[in-house]
Amino acid sequence: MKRNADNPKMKDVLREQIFGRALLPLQKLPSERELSELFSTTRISVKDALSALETEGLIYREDRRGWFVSPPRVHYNPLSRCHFNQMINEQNRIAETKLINVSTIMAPSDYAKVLELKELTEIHVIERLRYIDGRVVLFVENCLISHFFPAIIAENLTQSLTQLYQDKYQFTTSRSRFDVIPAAAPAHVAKALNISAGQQVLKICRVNYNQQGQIIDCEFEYWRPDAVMISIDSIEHN
Amino acid sequence: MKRNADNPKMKDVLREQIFGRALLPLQKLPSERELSELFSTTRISVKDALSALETEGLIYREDRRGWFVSPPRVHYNPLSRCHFNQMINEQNRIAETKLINVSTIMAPSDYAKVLELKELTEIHVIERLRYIDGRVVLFVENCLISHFFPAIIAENLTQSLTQLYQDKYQFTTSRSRFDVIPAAAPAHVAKALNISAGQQVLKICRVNYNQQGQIIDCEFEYWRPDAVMISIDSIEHN
DNA sequence: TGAACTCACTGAACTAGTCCAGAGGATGGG
DNA sequence: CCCATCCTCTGGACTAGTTCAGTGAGTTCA
Repeated sequence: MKRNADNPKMKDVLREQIFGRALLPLQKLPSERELSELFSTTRISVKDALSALETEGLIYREDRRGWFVSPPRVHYNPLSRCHFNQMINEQNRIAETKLINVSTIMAPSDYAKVLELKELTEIHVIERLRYIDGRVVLFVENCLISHFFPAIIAENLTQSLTQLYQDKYQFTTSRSRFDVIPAAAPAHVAKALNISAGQQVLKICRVNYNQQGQIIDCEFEYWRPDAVMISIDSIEHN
Repeated sequence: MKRNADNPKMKDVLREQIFGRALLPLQKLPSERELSELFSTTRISVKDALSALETEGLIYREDRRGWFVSPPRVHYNPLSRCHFNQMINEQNRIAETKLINVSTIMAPSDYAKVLELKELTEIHVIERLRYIDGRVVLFVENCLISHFFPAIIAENLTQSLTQLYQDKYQFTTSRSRFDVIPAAAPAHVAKALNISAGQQVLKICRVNYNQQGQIIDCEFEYWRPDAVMISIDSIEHN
């Protein structure tokens, strides 16, 4: 590895600066062009090095804005139907939620399949964006089977849905099922998360059951892959 | 997106061929050079397109051998301390395990921390490779606290360790704790998995407890990200 | 027969540029 | 004071090549 001599150095230097906190979370790195001059190499090599650090979860990019240092990952347990904001607060981080879109539609076949519905059943689709410490990290799509949730549209959908399920409909989740899949961001998700289409995300598909064992809703989560760590302890589910 | 006109086409064509089963799992794609001629573009663009499909989990690369179509993902539940081979067989796939290395060392500080040990405690480190349908998909490193497992080194370590724990030491796992982290492959893992260093993998760190609630071992798994899907159902843990 | 060697082919890593499109700050007119 | 417009900076996407190093099949030779 002779010709490599420069570039690993660049990766190593940046890595060191990040671990040594010379570069702080959320801080912007110099532009690709500047880096290529600093390390006297081409932009393509710089890009490769930055992508590698991105894969390690040390830095992230925002489309046409630049590269930034990733804050530490949050721990997330998809089994505990917990309140997002509370969970994040417990980790001494600041959470926000923005409602993007709410629509009521006939379940398309892929959703119908997940929810085990006959087609032509009405569902509410709620799209929300979640922020941690001011950074977009999560795009969530909730699909609620309409007849379980009359008049939910009128509610404040920025709060915890779990809370709403309990307070307004007396639903407690008796069972959750979920899949975690390393995937590529679909276009609309990429746009919302401020990443480029096709970039890697961690996709979580969850199906929730009420106390009668009926499926009441499902959820598709798309996480920035450097922002999260799935963390599960079997002792909690007894 | 004018100039993009060719390349998405290339991605789309390949995607279509894969979904349409014109290209079958494990089948080799044409070389990057051939593809760049076929689609009259440069190798860098071809590489970008292939990387994008790789992120989607549709294809994978083997270092200096070529690009191949990914077989379907297997479902994996890290909570059920199940036998790897059995789990894979239940999904109508063929599993193999190869022992790479066994060593007995003083726990280095990072391992000691995970295992909640004082330093200078002896551990066995067992490194194994797992194959599905003949393809390497998983690198596993098991760290056993030595004094719990006298003479385990002499056993056949290609079989299920869970089984061995039960049969030889009467350990049943009372509790498991694990983290799932999208990460970059460390060099030795990359080499074993036949991927290039720094490529993306799904890392799973698990800690196991015996029926007395003592930590007996931990495990570091590195999965090829296109090969697996974490799949958990809360109803199974009651 | 089998081990060592050769060599074409593969992706990996690189150089040196161009052009495009979105983000966002500065500017200036109403 | 507000809003539109411009202009600069960013990463994204590309062209057109070169060199390097591991893979693996085929060949040679003891």
